[in-house]
Amino acid sequence: MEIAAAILHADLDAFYASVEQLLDPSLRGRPVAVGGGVVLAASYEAKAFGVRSGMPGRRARELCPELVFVGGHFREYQRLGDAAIDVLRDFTPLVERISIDEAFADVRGCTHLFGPPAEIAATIRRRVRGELGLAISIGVARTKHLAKIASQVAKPDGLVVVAPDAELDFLHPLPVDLMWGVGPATKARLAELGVTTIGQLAATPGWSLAKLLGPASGEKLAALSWSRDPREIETHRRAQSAGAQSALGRKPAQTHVIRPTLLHLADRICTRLRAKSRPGRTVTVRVRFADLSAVTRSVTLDAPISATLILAETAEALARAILAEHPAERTISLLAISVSHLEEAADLQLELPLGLADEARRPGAKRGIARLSADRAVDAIRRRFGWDAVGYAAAALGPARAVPDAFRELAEKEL
DNA sequence: TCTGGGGTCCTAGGACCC
DNA sequence: TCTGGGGTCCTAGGACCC
Repeated sequence: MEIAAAILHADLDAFYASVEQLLDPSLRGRPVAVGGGVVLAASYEAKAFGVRSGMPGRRARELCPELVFVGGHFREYQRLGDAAIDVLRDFTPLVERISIDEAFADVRGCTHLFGPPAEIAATIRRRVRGELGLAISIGVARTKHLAKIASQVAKPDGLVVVAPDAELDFLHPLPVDLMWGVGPATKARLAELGVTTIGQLAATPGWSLAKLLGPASGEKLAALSWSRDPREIETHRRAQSAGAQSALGRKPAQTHVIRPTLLHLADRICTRLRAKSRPGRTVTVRVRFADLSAVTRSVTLDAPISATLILAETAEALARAILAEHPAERTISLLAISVSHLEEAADLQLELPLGLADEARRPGAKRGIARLSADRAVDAIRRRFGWDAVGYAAAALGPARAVPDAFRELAEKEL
């Protein structure tokens, strides 16, 4: 039996910027960037000038003097992104959401209701355009990898269907960096072997790729280049970690900078962990210095934590250890905390009790119950009166946090 | 030009156990 | 005492994705 091309990859075009052009018709056809100090998203008109997300606003204005900066309607992004994904869900429950503006769908089981996959894709595009006013590109193929590449080829505002008997003809002429997992570094290493297309990659011996990229990565890449992709749609993926970071510009590596910053990051992370009852055992801290080089240090605790002050103290100890090992570095440009090894807490108080003599691995754990209770009180007040009603003085961080919290939340994965 | 913030996965070495 | 092998966990770093 023929295996159908029935995996869809749907991707909203230049999503944030397109929403801004939807909300304000005077922006249509003009180069638009969401953000200010840093570009969070750019319209196609802006991308044509070389404007990219993550770019400093000053640089973007140099490249494109006409560029219009808008602050961003983050609630609208969430609403419209959800609405677009819901259109997919009208056809099948087998939807795997990748981010706010992108999802896979498996329509194998619903063609008897809605017609062939290509027709379903066309209907989805028409509905998203008609009901939401947004362009969404879709790739249709037998595998996730191929569907994803097809949607990239389809952009902007297009539909590309890859028939099962035409997969390699479609795939092999394309540049390697269109493949999932091939970024700038891998692209450069492959270029040293003379490999620039997916077809050339497919023709490269497996041992050669394994030597270049490691056994697992080499094997995966080889399989994908021959369109062997075993991945199924996963409708409910849970997060493996939760983190937060803050770029600081250039700040002295001193307690009055480090402590309030780490406390704020810990507050953001632990609020999420407690809300979903997912405490974590491993704490990783990253310190980036003025030259943008970065060092990480982590510790795995005997029991999972979700109390803000315990995370903050653990993180501070790790940050101090990093700085002690790099005494020449007096200036830092970023601090980050990540919590992994997330567990499913039935509910409360896994912060306790402290084992016999392992205080060193459980900094502050003796005060765990009291702290978790205080946190839960703060959580409750915030639920009623808002985030800023109570908590650990974020004002101490100073005025200019580069990225609004509303924007950060859009990127948070469901715990 | 001196680059934001949320994540995932892989690698390699060492510790430790059987 | 010396030797080999497999498995798991931890840590640090890196590449990649949106």
